[in-house]
Amino acid sequence: MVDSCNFGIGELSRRTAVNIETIRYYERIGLLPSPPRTEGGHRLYSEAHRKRLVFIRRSRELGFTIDEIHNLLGLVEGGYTCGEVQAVALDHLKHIRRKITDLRRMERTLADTAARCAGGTSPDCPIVDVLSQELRQ
Amino acid sequence: MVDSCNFGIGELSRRTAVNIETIRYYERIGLLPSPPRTEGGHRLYSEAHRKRLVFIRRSRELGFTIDEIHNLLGLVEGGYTCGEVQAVALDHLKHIRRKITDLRRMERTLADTAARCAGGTSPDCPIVDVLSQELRQ
DNA sequence: TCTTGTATCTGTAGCGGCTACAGATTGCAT
DNA sequence: ATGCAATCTGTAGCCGCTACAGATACAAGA
Repeated sequence: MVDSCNFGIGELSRRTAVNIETIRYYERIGLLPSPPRTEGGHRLYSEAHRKRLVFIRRSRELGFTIDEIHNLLGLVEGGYTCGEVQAVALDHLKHIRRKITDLRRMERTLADTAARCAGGTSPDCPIVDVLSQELRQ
Repeated sequence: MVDSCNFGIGELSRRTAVNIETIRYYERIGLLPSPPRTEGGHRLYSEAHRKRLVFIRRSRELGFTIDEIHNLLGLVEGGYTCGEVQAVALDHLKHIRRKITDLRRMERTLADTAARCAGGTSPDCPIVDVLSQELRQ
């Protein structure tokens, strides 16, 4: 990762679609390694950095937390097995599915209730009723 | 809301299943009105406070943001029409549906990819491949 | 070489929606 | 009077960024 560091943070940002501030943030929290610098102190990145950042971005797009990405990168760096990676992914999948379940419950309640609204200028509203309800006392 | 303020914050917390710290937080941000106090400075709540807090908790359970709840409470306090409330709810519904769509896309990608994993001790992993990919260049 | 304009630097604070302390005070029962 | 629980205020932390301010560095043109 030392050789052929030949572009700056702006270029890296453009080529990965990751915000400059976010790149520096990832470095600060140890997700992206500190790159070499110019004499003046500007960061210089290589292809390897770019690839790692793309990995991070893709993982974020798939909803992995920073901690999970840390794990994944650790595995990828240090000779992983498919089983190990799969375990992280399946665990994350559980989280996602729980969130979907929660959101779908919200959606159903809201959609059903809003459908019962007369709308317009009526001074009564089923939605207000639902929000005022305490469900399980 | 001044009369018959006859229970403390612990009691309110128990009766609404809202954390004590959260109750004070809601007061601080102006979601729950500042209640009267004892001589020593302890908060004293009434039925009206409890109802309002239940409304807030229900709204949070349905995913409304604090800002949206502010709006809803404003409407409810000041003579709402069904149409106004419905508008807030339908807008929120859109947000929820967008989140569900996003999560489902994550779920599908992850589930599909994990299904292609050989698992075990194989040193190759389709998940790593997917995470390394830049989708739309 | 000098200047201009952009890029980058560090450090800090803010977002939302809480949660978790520390350290002081109050309330109530014995 | 005493002991202990409840409550008080104020501040800092969580996540994953984002947005400044104010100081430098760099690259291109005159």
